[in-house]
Amino acid sequence: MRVYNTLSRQKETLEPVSPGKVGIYLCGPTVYKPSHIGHMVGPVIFDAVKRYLVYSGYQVTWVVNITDVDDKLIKESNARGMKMSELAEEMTADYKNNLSAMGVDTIDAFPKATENIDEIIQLTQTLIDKGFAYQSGSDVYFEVLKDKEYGKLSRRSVEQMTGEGGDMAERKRSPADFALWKGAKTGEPAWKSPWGEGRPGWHIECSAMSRKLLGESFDIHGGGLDLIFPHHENEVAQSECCHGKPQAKYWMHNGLMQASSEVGKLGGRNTRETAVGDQAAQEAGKIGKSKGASAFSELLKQFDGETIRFFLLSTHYRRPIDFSNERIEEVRTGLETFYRFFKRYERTTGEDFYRVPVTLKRVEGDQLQLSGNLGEALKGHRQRFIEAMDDDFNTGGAIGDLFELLRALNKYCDDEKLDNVSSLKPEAIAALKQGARVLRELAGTLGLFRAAPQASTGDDDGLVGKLMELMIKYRADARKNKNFALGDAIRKDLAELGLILEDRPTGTEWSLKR
RNA sequence: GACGCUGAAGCCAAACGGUCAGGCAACCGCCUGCAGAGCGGUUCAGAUGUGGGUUCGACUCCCACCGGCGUCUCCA
Repeated sequence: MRVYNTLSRQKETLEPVSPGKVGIYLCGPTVYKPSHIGHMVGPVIFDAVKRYLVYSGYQVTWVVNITDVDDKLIKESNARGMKMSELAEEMTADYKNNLSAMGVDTIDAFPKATENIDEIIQLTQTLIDKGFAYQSGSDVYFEVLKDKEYGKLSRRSVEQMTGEGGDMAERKRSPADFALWKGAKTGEPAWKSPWGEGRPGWHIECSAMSRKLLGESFDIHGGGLDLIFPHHENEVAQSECCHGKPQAKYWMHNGLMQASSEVGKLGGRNTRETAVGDQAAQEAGKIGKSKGASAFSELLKQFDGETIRFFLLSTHYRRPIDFSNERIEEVRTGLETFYRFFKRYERTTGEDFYRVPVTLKRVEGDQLQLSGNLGEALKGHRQRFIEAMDDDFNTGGAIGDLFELLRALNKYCDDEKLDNVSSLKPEAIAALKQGARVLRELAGTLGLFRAAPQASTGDDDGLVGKLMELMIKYRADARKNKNFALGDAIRKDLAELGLILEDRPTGTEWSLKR
């Protein structure tokens, strides 16, 4: 299995610090505003990473921190006239709700900065004792020049960092130094420390909490590309100066979500046309920079979590993703082909696709007996899927393979005419079931197709369903009498209400247009 | 300026130096009373911005140039 390591800028073979176990630390949100789609990218990717590693036989511990003390939290909670802790609580709940809507439920711990102040103080003190940090007034700064390796992650030299040092420049020995501990001004949330009342700096909590939960050296550290500098650079400096050993073996950074200039993407307009006076193009850029990032909970009203997950995983994690509703809708169209197959599967086998047993371990899947034409095809698809995932978690390539697998299964149903005479073909049904099993095994590693998406039929208590049964019955009578005009009219009128009828050999099915 | 990313069909997009996955869209065919779905095919590649180089062989590696973009102490 190979992983791209930001540290070496290369793919490397995954060799955990302790064999068979993988510790993952992903930088989570600063909880001062509702999360936007950008906050979901990392969790979704690492959810798939964890599932795949577990599938591959590793014992995985995945930690996502919650930064609940910070200048932005202080500012926002003041603006809203509430306590910082209340704001943090509200936004943490929002974040976790969004995660669960996305099916991200493999995170083992959500440590909070404010619950680890002792560890933070201890780590800061050690850095002072070792001469890497100094007190200045009631602040403590990390002295960048003392760390020979500083800049190794972002590949910058200290000399290049010609910043002015921010508001606190005059208290620092060098403008590049950064705060480990900030003395409190009156009215700010504060904790007691050897340097007076204050609060942690931005980066120190990750050093403290990753050590506490995963150890001084762990395997994978993740986050958005935008965190490489300064956050991760500073974090790795603190941790490694403190412990004298590597903090994380592999640094994985995901590409950022970008707001797409939608007009420019539609209808093949030429670039000149879109460049002139196109506001959408002007606003294109990273989501969440400041404006334009609408709350993720709003997006969830338009698309269900699995659709967004599928969208996020359908491209490689290191590549930036253009976000637009059109793009998600396009992806959803493809996703629905899977859902249609699941219904077809139920019609032909009489079994719920979502109850097909999931093969949880790769080694078990390897032992599945697959024979016959379909079996051979399944083997091939399974192998290509695994190859893609083994190569730096290439979920985009893996999903491509899932589509091919899907087509093979549909074709098998067609060729064997399973829609009509499935009961007469037990061997073919058995083969199809194996196919479903492989599909579930593979998709499961991406966290896909674990449960049927919530049908948003509204609050009609099943009344629509009963009505539709009546409509279908009357329409069937009309068609039986060759009154196709009436039959077609019913179908057409229902379609205008967003109700789709599909005639099949086994009868007519209805569904809501999405 | 520094550190990076990127340029492939109408659009999105995967790819250890050797056969350019896959999806969306459109059209055609099979199937169907018709439609939808599914399947097959086409649009769909003078090989991937331009020009060089390395190589038996380059989307892939190197150089230059032309576009697009990100980060540089608020960021996932």
